[in-house]
Amino acid sequence: MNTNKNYIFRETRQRKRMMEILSSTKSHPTADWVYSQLKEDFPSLSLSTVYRNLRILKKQKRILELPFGHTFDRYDGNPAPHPHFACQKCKRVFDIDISGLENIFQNATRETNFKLEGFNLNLYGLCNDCKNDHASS
Amino acid sequence: MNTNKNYIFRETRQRKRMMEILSSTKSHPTADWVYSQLKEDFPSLSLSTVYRNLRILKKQKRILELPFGHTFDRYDGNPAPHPHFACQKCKRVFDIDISGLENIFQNATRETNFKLEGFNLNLYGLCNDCKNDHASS
DNA sequence: ATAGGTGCAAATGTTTTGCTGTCAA
DNA sequence: TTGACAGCAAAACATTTGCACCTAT
Repeated sequence: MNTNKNYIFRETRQRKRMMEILSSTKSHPTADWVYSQLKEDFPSLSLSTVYRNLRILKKQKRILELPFGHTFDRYDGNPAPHPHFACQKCKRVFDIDISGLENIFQNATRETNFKLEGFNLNLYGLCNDCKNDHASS
Repeated sequence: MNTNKNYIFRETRQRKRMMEILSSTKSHPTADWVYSQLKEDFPSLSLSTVYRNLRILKKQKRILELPFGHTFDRYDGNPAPHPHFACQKCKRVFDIDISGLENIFQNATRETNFKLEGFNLNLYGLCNDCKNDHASS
């Protein structure tokens, strides 16, 4: 991918459909899942096309990449940084709302003198569905 | 690695030295860096031994794994969860202190009903040294 | 027409696994 | 003595790259 600022992105059929898929789900899909979805419309689709476009959409700030290092990156149709909760049992990832987070960050940056450009905050544990379910595992 | 709870860990020379290395640095090293350090004492050391022991030390809760998905996992000799700041320029990772974070998490778990077991919070931006340095890059 | 994009195959970089011999308890 | 562990090589896994052809603009 070109890193030139004046690079002109094209809206190919694949990329257009891909953005639709990403926007229409809250499931924080993996690259592989996006691939399998997109493959339905483009049978000859290549995985590298998916990765290439994920990077481009991220660069365009149309999507957000969530680094969950333990497994692999996941992507979010919503480009605004926000905290997530990952259930360790069912593996789902939820958007959560933590009020007052901005103030806390402001305090932190004031104390450290760092220039804060973003964050990623991932909580983990057991979700509502799983925390009372002692049946499996 | 055995997942049996009654698994008896041995304190091999390699693992002992590795824990010393991890405890005595604040640099949030990569697996590869640990390998290169440990290799000085064990010339025939294998990378898989490092990974195996990182996983074991993590399982023993003697170290903490920091998932920085964009690059690769990093490890910390301090097992208590705490926020980090990653400088996008010099690539260093700092421990930071954000007061009031616990309260915020308590609010979040009360609202969501999730069972919170941990978190990882990584801020990123420019550190003190880099934010005023427009010379390079 | 041109330059960005696609599909394919091969490469990359990190982490894991199978196996055989070894050493800590 | 015995079973957890070391070292080695190969595999696994997500992701990236080189290249020739294709297509959006």
